[in-house]
Amino acid sequence: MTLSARDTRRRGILAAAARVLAAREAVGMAEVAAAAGIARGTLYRYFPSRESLLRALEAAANEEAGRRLAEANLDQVPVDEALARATRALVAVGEDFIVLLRERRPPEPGFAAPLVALLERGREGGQIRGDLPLATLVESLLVLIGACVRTGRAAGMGSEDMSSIALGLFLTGARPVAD
Amino acid sequence: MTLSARDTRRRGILAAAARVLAAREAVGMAEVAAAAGIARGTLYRYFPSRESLLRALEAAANEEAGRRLAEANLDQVPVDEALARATRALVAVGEDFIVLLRERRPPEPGFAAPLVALLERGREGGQIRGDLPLATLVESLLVLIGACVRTGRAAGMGSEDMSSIALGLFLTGARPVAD
Amino acid sequence: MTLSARDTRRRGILAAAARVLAAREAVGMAEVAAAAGIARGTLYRYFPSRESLLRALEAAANEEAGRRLAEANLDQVPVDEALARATRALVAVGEDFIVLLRERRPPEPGFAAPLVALLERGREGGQIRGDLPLATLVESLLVLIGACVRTGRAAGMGSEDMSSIALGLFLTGARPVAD
Amino acid sequence: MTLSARDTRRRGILAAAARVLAAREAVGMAEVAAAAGIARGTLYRYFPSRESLLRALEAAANEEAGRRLAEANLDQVPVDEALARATRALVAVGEDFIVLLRERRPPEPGFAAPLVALLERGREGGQIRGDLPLATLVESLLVLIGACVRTGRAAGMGSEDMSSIALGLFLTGARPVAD
DNA sequence: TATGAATGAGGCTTCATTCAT
DNA sequence: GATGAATGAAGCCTCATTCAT
Repeated sequence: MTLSARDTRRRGILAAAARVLAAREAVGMAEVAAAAGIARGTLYRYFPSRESLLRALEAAANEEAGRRLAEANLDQVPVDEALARATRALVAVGEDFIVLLRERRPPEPGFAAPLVALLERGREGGQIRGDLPLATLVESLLVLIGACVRTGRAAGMGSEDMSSIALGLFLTGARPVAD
Repeated sequence: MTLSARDTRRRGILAAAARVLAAREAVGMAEVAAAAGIARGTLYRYFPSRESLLRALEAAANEEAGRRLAEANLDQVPVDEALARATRALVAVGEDFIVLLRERRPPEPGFAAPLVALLERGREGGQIRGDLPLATLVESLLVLIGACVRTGRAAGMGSEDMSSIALGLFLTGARPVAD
Repeated sequence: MTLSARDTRRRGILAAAARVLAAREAVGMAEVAAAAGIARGTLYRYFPSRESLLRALEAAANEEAGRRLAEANLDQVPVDEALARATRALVAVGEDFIVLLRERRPPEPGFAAPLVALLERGREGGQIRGDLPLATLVESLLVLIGACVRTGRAAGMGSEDMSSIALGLFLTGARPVAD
Repeated sequence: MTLSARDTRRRGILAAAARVLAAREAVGMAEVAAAAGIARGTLYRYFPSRESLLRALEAAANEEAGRRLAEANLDQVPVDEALARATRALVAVGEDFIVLLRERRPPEPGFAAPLVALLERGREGGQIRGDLPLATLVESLLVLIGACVRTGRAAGMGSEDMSSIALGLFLTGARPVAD
């Protein structure tokens, strides 16, 4: 169950890739390699193509989010609590999530399906507006999380704050909370 | 006051460019030219570089939004009405806006400043939550509009609906409206 | 025997072309047209290709030099006098000659043959060194004329001076003249 | 003090580039790469732009000529001997010199300044005609060397012969040597 | 006929990928 | 296994040439 040195390095590369790709798009393999502190050729020993690097990034994000969502038993807790857990899970994925949001392309990344199911349940249960297309709701939650992570990170905010703000904006919007 | 044939074509090219660039990023000049029904060389007669094409797209979006926002006298109507007008203005910009949202780079496109001012006024007047960073609010409104335009367009929705949904999500979130 | 308006304009274009091509190489058809004060399309009405423009320039230079050389009866005067006449002829061609010198490519332009014959006659008659390759002699005379035209023109020198300097350098070199 | 493999190859590329550029102008990077026996992309590893290749060629020629001229102590030997040394230095630069002569552009390549100084000294000392513009003298020497290298090379001549012929033509011209 | 727009082949350059050390 | 060089496909751009007005 311990990680090999290779796996450790692989994770380091993915983290470096997420870091540079989150900041700017159009980042070449050379820059990814430089950010990871290795040579270009070595990068290809770990990820035989750019495509495979992006897929690994997606897989890592999915795995991370999936693990957290699975641990969270989304479908066994009330919708509001499940939404909070899902949001925290996606925020926790951090930079990988920012990259995924930009590089998204069909087929939809794995985190979409549980969200669709969850929001549908919310609509049926009356916790979520039923007059909006489901796709719009999902998309809105995702981009709000992205917006909060990006601006929150720039403001030195912590994960808990980002999650809470994102969920609050999604559920009740920017109106002041009636107390 | 009539448009020259050149201007007409120029607009057609910009529209075609917005269309393909909104759908996918990493679109080459060849594909833009093909989408506009012209040869690659011709595209360069109108926009001497890729950079200039993107800047023209930004300028067109800014002009369109700016014109509408100016007509709307944002700072002379109540915050809620002003937000509605601003949202409609950005939705009306349509595909150009989607492209801008993705290609955004410093300095911020021109539509940012009026929004910042408007939201700040909203915070001071108590119509907008004061406990969130202003940047997060602006970013949230922008990405929500983007999300509604993208998904709404795919669902065959009209501009008025998109605007109203985006504004509703931004202001009061995805909770069902208490009647 | 009068020139048509078309021929007049044709000559103007050639003169403009020689002017810009003498100053810099790598001049495009657009710049030639601009220098001639006409549109690009019009330039192609007179010279259907860049190649044909260059050939016309060569032909004009050849014609000009050839006419003068023919009038001069090179092979019926002493070698020294013939060399002087030939030099004056090439200098008189002026900017066209500079262009030809640069754009030269096989087959040799028409002014080469008479010069070869003349210098050969000079070698046989003892007026020209017999210990140098003929090609070197021809080339030297040509490039000396070019050098004198270029630098002389920059110094505001007249044709007679350029010719005399070029011929002097070719025949007796840069040593001070023993008086 | 030994050269790295990279430097060796770099020199090979420069030599190949000088070879093809000396023969014809308007040679593309593809042809340069082919002449050097490498792929186009590889050429760009060594010279990141066409401009940098030409500058490297100029630098190589300047370095070669400069080293030889410096070793020759031009200003510490009589003018005639100095001219002979300078001529041999430029001839030794060979094809690079031919290319420089054609691609010359401001600022003047480094070999111009020492020649100007040398010829000026010659004029003051009475070994060089004082009635010609200095620029004409410099230009004449340069183009004569170019002419002798081009035609001499085609005739299978050696460097010593080319140098001696060029210098003889420059100093005493094409008249037979009075013995 | 003169013009300016349209075209597309070709040049320069970058970058993902492969190879030899 | 790690490295840096080599490769070539593809992108951006220019320019000679053709076309429509």
